[in-house]
Amino acid sequence: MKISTKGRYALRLMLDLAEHNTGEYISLKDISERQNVTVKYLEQIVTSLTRAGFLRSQRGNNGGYRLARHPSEYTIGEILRVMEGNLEPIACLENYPNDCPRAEECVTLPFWIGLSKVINDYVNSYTLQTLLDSASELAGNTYMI
Amino acid sequence: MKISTKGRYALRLMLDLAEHNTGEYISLKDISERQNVTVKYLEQIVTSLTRAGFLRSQRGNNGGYRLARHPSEYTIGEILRVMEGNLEPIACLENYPNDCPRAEECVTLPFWIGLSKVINDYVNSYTLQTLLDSASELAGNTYMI
DNA sequence: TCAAATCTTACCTTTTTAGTAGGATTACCA
DNA sequence: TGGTAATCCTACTAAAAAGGTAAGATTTGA
Repeated sequence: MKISTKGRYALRLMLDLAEHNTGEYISLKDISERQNVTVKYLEQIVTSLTRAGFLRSQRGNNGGYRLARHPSEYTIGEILRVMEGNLEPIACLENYPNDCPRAEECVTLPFWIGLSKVINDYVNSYTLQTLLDSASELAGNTYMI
Repeated sequence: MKISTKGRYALRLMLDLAEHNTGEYISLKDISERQNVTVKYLEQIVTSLTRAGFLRSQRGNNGGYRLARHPSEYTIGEILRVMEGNLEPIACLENYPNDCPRAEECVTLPFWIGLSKVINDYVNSYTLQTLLDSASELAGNTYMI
């Protein structure tokens, strides 16, 4: 019942890009240094995010990545689902409703459906912007003397 | 982000024992036939549940297992946590608060703590009895003509 | 044309998952 | 008192997933 490192790092990468969301392309080298994750591993992660249409990339010298949309237009749920495939707590729910013959009589199925709902509702209720805002509150920068 | 088969089967095993909660000891052979899980695999599962004090066992001929408490006194959360170790969505939270030096400044930590809370609150809000009751409603036995 | 970046494909090691196998021990019961 | 049906205990194993690493091709700005 764990989110993989790819999911966690993807979230940090997206937040990093959101923090530096100037329209410029940010290199993986920069992100790697700030987030302490190797460029090679980040490459795997951005491949998924770019294919999902979440990032724009620029090859060549001074290339890099930037967000395709505004930070408020990404839910944390969709970012995690790109990396994890889905956030269903059991395999039965991955392509529900499916052909399981026990579904009608399955006592535990409604319970698992409910668990899936609280998880997905929660992660869908946060956006990159939400987390950025709570971050600046955390740092208290706004009110520092 | 998946509950293992051990967690899922443990829940079905506990529900099976709750349905046949007459005070008699129920053999794994019976449970195996009803739940379609091998006796050998069930043995592994009951070992954990017995050591956790959730089951009483009786060895020898006509032996088996029964619940140690009333079905209303088991939350689904505690059953799953025995089998899974814990239900934390990321490793950082397994022994939180811990020594992570980034905790203070970690933007994502409060988000993960919130996710852990909705998951654990949900699974703690159901008991074996709750599921049994919804099962009999599902079957509609009470009101059948 | 060089350097710095992305892109692509392949590979590898470790851990976890999902079991299976064999036999020892216990206790009811005829 | 001996057979049988159950739990108990220790080990093993195959497959899949997790968590990366490696090498090099391609692109592009300066």
